[in-house]
Amino acid sequence: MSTSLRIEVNCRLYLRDPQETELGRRLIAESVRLIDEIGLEQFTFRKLAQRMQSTEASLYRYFENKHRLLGYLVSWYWAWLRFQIRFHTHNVPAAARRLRLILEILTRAHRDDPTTTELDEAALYRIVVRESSKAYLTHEVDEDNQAGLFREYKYLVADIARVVQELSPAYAYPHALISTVVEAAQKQLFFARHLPSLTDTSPDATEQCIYCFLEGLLFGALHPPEPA
Amino acid sequence: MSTSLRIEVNCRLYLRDPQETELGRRLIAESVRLIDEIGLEQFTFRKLAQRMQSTEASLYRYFENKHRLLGYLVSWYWAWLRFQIRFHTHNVPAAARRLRLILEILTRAHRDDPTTTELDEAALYRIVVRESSKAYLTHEVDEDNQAGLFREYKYLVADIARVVQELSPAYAYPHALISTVVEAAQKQLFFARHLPSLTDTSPDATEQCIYCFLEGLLFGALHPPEPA
DNA sequence: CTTACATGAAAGTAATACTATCAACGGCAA
DNA sequence: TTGCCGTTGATAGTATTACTTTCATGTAAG
Repeated sequence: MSTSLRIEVNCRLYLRDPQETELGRRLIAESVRLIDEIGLEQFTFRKLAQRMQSTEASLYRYFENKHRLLGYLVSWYWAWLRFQIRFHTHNVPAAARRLRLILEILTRAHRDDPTTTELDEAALYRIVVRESSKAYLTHEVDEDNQAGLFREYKYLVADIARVVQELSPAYAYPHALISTVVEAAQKQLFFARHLPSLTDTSPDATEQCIYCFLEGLLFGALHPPEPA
Repeated sequence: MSTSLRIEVNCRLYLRDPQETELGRRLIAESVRLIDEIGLEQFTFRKLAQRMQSTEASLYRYFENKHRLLGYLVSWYWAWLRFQIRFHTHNVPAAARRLRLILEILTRAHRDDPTTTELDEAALYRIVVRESSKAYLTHEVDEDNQAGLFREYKYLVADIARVVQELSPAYAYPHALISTVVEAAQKQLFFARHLPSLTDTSPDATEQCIYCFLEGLLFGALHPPEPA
């Protein structure tokens, strides 16, 4: 039935793999919609259970708490994005061209994609934009990091940073540059929607504006003005 | 007694101005320390009251909830930073030089400063780094924005963007560039401390590395390579 | 057939996020 | 001095959150 590719995330994010059961898959699909609707702070397993016609206890068998569920969702997204990037750039020889393709994917990653179904991609992307940084901006970062909960994000940054290194081997900050660009892609979209004075996008071409802004940022950093 | 400058923030952030009473000032000072220690999620007014030898009810007379308190603290920080920037750049004619000074302030803003006392600046800066984006990454952004709760941040970005515009009037994304740089200054510091594979800083010169990275980013964007 | 296991149902606990009431104190005004 | 106001403290109370526990039931696999 489901021919969609299987995205794997760190198993320490869940107690039981939600991909393996019908209830688990519904949990994921419905939680994406509910978190998108009411926000992470208002989201509870009780509300999710009610909406799914299931029970709190059942859901707690999949995830320790909602924070881990968030970690799962965003990790899943990073892994999916990484797959998208590999897929769309695997036979592009020029690093500069590959980098531009990646930037395009980063800035319009919320469009629905036929390979993965059952999931509201647009809602998931809104969750990534609004909530993903809360996965690591906690007092427990170091333990969570030790447990490998952020590795999908690290892999993504490392993959893209490698393209930067190929293009500009002398550039000293490839990881910082890419983590900045990835975060900015989300933040600028959020600002465009909610705090427009923090950005400079035209309302009817937000994504293109963000793309152009980030392209200038990225390639500007890699080809600096001659030190006079 | 207190000769320190008075930082004003949007009065809708609080129910009663905490600067005006002894209890209010203790509230601020102690909450900075406690949030820094245990993180925003674990922080409650009950714990703060216990630590201050006061009561929950008294503290709720100053702030509606801990989210507003966070908003107050980070707004205070942005206002303070803006003052620092004005103070240190007010008689520097060259926009490029002013921009570099601002970048320096942004990347070492957590050093203690003699003009403001009573407050643990280093702890406040750690709070800004870890928690500030949670002030606006909520489901209620739009209402909070309507109420003007983010105006200090907007003012700061607008101020710096004006310098960018002076330096490069043709550049199309001054606000996006500055909001990106301001956020990156914090994020890269957080990454350096907790998720070092997302950055490229040497452990003994983190701030300098971040400064150099951001300088390249900022001026690279403003002086793009000639379109061949 | 029975066993293992996933789920549902129900209840319970500790903590959180508040709100309400009232008494005590201190300052100031008549 | 008396009387009032406003701030704080003390106590209690409520609804919700974030879980955990126990047990019954249905179902799928051996």
